[in-house]
Amino acid sequence: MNGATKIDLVNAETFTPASHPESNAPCLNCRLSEYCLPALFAASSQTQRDHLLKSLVRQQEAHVLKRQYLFRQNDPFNTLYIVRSGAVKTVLLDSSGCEQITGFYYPGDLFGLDGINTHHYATTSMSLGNATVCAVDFPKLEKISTFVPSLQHHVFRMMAREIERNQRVMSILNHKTAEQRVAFVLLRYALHLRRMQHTTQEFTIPMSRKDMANHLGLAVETVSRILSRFQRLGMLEIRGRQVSAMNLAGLQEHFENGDEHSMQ
Amino acid sequence: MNGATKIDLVNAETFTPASHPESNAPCLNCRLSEYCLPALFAASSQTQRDHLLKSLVRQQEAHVLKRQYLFRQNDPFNTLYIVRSGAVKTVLLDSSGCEQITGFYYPGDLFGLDGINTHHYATTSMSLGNATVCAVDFPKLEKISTFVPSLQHHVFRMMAREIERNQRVMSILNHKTAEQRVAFVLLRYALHLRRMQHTTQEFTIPMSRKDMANHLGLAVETVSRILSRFQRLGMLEIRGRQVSAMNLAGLQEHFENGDEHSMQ
DNA sequence: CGGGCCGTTGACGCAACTCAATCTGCGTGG
DNA sequence: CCACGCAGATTGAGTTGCGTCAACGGCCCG
Repeated sequence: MNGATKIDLVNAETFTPASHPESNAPCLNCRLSEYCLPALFAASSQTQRDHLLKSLVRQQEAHVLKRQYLFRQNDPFNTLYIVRSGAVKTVLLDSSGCEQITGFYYPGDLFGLDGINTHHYATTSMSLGNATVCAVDFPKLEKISTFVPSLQHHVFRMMAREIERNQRVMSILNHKTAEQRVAFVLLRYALHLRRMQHTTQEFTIPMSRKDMANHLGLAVETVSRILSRFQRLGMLEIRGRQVSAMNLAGLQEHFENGDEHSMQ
Repeated sequence: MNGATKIDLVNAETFTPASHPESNAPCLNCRLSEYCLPALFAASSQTQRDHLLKSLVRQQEAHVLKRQYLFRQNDPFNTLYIVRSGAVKTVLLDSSGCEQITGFYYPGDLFGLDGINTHHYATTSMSLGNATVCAVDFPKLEKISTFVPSLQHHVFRMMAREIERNQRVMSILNHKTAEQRVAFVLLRYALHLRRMQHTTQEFTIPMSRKDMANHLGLAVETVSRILSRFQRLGMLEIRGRQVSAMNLAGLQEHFENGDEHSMQ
């Protein structure tokens, strides 16, 4: 397998709008930059863009309460969602009654794509705490995509991004230790905050220990112990969901190499 | 999480062409039924369909030798592949040099989708033994998709299928025992054979123990031990890669419930 | 015939799970 | 306002599933 370029598993939120430079403009509504749908239409005229957007976006901003369902597994699918604020989890329930959190979605992230194939959602989505989302009418998105090729391309890319993301998670679950997994979730969230121009020195993680554990395939106790250990090592301060003084570089190093030494 | 319909993790190769009944016709070239790209054009006229196909498919049938690369991680992306015969694996290489097999692809399966986002493949793909594939020109596929809506929809669905598949694997890696994981790979392959109208009473698995172990996040020895155990339990006969007398229902039961009792 | 790869089997150790006890914070109702 | 209950989080003790290490057999190929 020599010759292939290696990939950075956490820091690989690769969305380089190189081939569509015009879509790089940050969205005026939500400053979610490239991720947000509206930004896509920079190429079209302003009025055409506004018209398309209006028909595409069901609710420009919908508030979702704490721990509220957006859709449930097997509900008929016809809308995609973009997180505006807060965070959302998607959960897969299998035939033996076992639940698996397949992903956490943060502002700018698109979710609900898993419903496209069967026309029914493959997962249940639930907000973690309060959140706001915007809802995109998928049938219309498909229709408009046929005459706005850059939009079609964008949707393809968003889906491929989701595939890449899941592949990375798969790799982490298979080959990384519990410590590295926990570091992964923390890092992904912190890096997300940084991309969104927020401070990473003081923040609140949106998910419970239980959710984190479930997503990472660990026991709650293990997550708790590891967070305490990180604290003892001076990687961060954490009280409940309040994180401060996080050593990003240190954690990243730890994620990569598992820190063979000095982890007792 | 009550109210959601549970999903069968192995047997969920859901591709119901309900909304596009015309695309249900089996492909005349390869009898891969709904999965194959050509079948898609059933709606168009025969001549138009042939014309489109000709420009879309780079090689109607390309032979790939044993253990040969189709593309490598970070190669520039411009073609998708469909397996015609044999099998293919895709491998993700991360920054710490760790390899993860992200999927096995069997006849009719589409792979290479992970390159769409960055315009570079996110994984390396390699044939397991000899195989034949057909290569689809993605830029042309995108172009044609804009004026053949059913094709656009098909591509969306294929991508969503990949997302669903990865979510299921994620769930299995997190919550299933080593035995259930091995059962999963065996079942997925056997069910694939059945869909393709082959016998499931006598067949050869395409991957080595090492590949299976890597994909499932297990040690080779564990896979070996579990296969021996399955044999002792009369679930199947296996010598090398030759499988016979496999008890599909039994394995499925075992996959679901881990068979609390009688597994020593 | 010898070296390499693949697969199998056994002995042993450890990372992470399970069980159980305790603590904290928070909402609810008396 | 405090008491209570409950869910979330922490910590310790004991257990275990699976990884690691090591030895060995079969098979292919040079």
